[in-house]
Amino acid sequence: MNDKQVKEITSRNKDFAQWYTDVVKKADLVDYSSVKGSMIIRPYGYAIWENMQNILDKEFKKTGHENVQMPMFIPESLLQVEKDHVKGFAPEVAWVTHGGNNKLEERMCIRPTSETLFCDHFKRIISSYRDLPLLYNQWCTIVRWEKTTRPFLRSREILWQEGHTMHESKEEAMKETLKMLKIYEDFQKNILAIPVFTGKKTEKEKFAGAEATYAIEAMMYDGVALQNATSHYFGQGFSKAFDIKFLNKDNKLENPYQTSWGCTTRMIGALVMVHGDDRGLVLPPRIAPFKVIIIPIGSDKKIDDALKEITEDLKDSSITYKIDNSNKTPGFKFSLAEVKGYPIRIEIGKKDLENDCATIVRRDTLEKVKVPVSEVVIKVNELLINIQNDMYERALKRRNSMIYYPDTYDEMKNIAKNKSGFIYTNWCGNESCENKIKDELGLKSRCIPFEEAAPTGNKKCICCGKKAETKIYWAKQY
RNA sequence: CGGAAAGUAGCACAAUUUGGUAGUGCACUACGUUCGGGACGUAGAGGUUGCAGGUUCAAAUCCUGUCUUUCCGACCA
Repeated sequence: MNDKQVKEITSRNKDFAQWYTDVVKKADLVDYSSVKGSMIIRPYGYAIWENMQNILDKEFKKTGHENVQMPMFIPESLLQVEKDHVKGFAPEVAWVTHGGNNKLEERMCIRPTSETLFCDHFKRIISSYRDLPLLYNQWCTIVRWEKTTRPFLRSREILWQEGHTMHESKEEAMKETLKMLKIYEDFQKNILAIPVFTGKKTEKEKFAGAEATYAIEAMMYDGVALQNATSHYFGQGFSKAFDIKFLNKDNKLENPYQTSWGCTTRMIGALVMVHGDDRGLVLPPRIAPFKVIIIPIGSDKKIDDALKEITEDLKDSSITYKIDNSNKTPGFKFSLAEVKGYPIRIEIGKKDLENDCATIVRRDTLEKVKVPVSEVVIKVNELLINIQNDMYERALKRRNSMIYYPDTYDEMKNIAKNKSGFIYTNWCGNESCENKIKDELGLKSRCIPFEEAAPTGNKKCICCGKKAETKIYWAKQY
């Protein structure tokens, strides 16, 4: 391997944080702005987000949701209606205090999330069980005044999607909460090729104002956890606080049951950190803005003809592609294609064309094959499927190899100190143990998985030794 | 928000120690030759040294403040 190829990207194993920063910049996903924590998502990065949007939005619509657009300002009094909610978010909201030169009567925050706005609206439009369920979603930006910021992983201005729904029964709302979580889970696995754990958050980690929070937990290449999506069950907490009522089938006034769920451009960060390598980004075919990059080597009629034939075939198969026609040398173009993570590269040059062939290279393994020009698209279609599957399998294997199952606290301590990854243990369910593990080991609870959550082995809490209630994942997090 | 480091052309850096009016490589533009793993020639363009004050005859250089970035902690999607 030639060292020149990676001269601008720090090695992943040498300095993972720096590697991440290098990749998001060099792959043209993002640029910094002059405001801390407000990043510029460049066309290539935004195209990934657009694909995410398109795929998820279809799923949301399929399950009956409608898109709306709410205001971005929340009057202070509105934010304060639900006590736990304001307590959770007040420390990190941005305030607008002036309109032009005049001080506002009441300051307003820029939405850190829109529960309060939706509730304020729902109160006015819900009066009967016939108005339910109300299934809304919005794509928007929110602001949370984070202290430390990193592109995609933690910014102050966050591009996301937030679903807000109202239901006439607890069962229906809970079903909705889990249904949306499942959509996120499937999306991560099938589209992003990211293996995830889904489960319930602890009381300590749940959303401010929620009765229960469920999350999608992914492991990055370095073993650190990233929460990739959440779905909350609110019960009647907000609807009571906001006095939202509907007349049920028995002609009785009742507060509706509520959910909210969301995911952000952080998922782009996850893509980078799960699949990327020392050469740059590696995108799973199903989310890549361009599935194929074509690199003509030299130019003559034969090359042009082959190029034309291949691009026509790609179009017929609806495979997105890009042609690198710049006057760079082939080596330069190969490296650039690798930094940008196009799943497949097609090289068209005279050497291969003597045998009527083109060279196809997969980004994930860098394997090269020569195939006849007329069969290029058949091969591409086959490879796209293989790449998608292989990327998931590789990520799954790596993740599973970084999960530890200690029986004693000392063992856990040792793992936390020397290894990175997830730690799966019995837990008593008490916040005191959760706090102790956080303080002493630097690990936070990730989630209580839906499956296999019953305590195993001695059935005692890893931390206090008392009777365990459940199994739980612990990890360092981004 | 604490601790450390950095900001000079799009990028990487030099000139800062010892104040004297900004340079190199890559990238960029035009033309030509090239093209299978980061090409070459010729010509050219690009800077009030992050910003704001201060010291000085003179500031990229010294001082103060501020903003931004990176890394490490604490806090959080």
